[in-house]
Amino acid sequence: MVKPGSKEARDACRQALRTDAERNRSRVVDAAQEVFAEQGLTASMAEVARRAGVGIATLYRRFPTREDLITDVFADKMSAYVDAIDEAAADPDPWNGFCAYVERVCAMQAEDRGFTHVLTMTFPTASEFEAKRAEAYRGFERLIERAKETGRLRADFSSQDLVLLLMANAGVVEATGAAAPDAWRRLMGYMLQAFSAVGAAPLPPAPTPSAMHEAMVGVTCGAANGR
Amino acid sequence: MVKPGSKEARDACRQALRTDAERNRSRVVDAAQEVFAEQGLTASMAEVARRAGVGIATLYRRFPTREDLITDVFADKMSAYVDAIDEAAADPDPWNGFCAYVERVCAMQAEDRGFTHVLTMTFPTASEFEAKRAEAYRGFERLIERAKETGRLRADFSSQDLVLLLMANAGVVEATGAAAPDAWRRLMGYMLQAFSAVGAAPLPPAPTPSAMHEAMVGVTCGAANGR
DNA sequence: CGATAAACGGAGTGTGCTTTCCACTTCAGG
DNA sequence: CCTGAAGTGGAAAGCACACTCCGTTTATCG
Repeated sequence: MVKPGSKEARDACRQALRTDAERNRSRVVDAAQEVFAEQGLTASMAEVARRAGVGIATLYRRFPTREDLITDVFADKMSAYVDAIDEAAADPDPWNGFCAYVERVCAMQAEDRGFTHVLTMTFPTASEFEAKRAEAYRGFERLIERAKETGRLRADFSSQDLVLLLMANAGVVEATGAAAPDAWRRLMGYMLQAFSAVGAAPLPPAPTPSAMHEAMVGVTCGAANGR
Repeated sequence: MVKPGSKEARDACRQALRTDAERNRSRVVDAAQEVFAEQGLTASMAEVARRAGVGIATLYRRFPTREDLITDVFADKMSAYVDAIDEAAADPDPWNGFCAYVERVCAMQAEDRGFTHVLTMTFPTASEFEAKRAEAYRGFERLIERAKETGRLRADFSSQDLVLLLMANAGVVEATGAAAPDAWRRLMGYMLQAFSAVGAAPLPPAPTPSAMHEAMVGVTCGAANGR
């Protein structure tokens, strides 16, 4: 059975496209990839079409909404986001693995202005896409568990804290841009030390999962930046 | 002598306004204050005029550029930002004072979506405004100095790290909004613990002051969000 | 009160974006 | 190679915004 929204369904769907249409489609995705990385998710659709060398209608025929385009463009990066969990879990030292994962994810944000915001938003209608996020989330909770068992990760660390860090890092990456391209490392360095059990003191409570989820839903797709 | 851009010069200038003009002017500033707090610095000028109950032309006559309006609206908050230094310096415990200052500033960001971004930008043409930023900056360096002397603040803390925190906090405040209005406290809690000398380990280098300045200049006024 | 400069508001212009529509073009199967 | 369904691109409609122009109103001062 081929469930709707699955990889196979998408491929089958693509196979039905004429070869020229398929070529244009991938040109659009490539162009959008570039444009989103440079300008963020609010880049104009016209700019994407222009860069892809196709008419604006071609873009809209394939991707009726901006969300459709975004979820297609970032499908691969979301997979990498999931895979990074396995790499981290393979590290014999759970604390090392945890740190490596956090660094990897922050680095992905720093590399791509669009992905930066994708990680702090949700796309409720893109089930395949959100499934990846959920999988990464579950994997991250396993990393947390392991790292806490060794006593290196503070006991009051919450999985919500990763989301918080992603949002904070988004702010740094956004504001520093090309002027200070490594500034995010400093933030991350501080945060990882704070996550360590060494010298841990009480903290303000973590936001609840549902509050953070609501926050991520609240960031609308058209205006990833703010507004 | 009355130097241009000084408080007296501004007042003298205002005195020259007709009373009805002066009233409209302050209505505009009040409305902009509200609108910027709610919607951020990219709110439309028309919306400000509408809320102020004045015509769009009246707004533009008084504030030819968005920057003029922003610097006027946030002049008071910038003064508060400067004054918070003195309060912090009055604390007999330098580390307490340092922490209180950081909390105060982060709280100001959380309260006002516009001010959030004002703190991570610069307005090169508004000398009076930038003078306040510079004064706060110098004061903060004194706080750092004192707190380092007691050994409670880590020796490798850089004044650039405050800017970094402001940018990170901007990201959190922006993303969480009303859904998790206290999330920023958790971030700040982590950061303050990381700033403590207790358990301090080496960090990635801090961004240079000039890089951070360039980053702050780079955030253009029209689009505080990104872009 | 009356003259006059200051101030006013809204209509108008220009831009850039999203999204739809449709006349023309191109691929693919027979 | 011919046909028609699939695909195309650009024009056009609709919208939101920044910013300007100008005929009308209003405060102020003699």
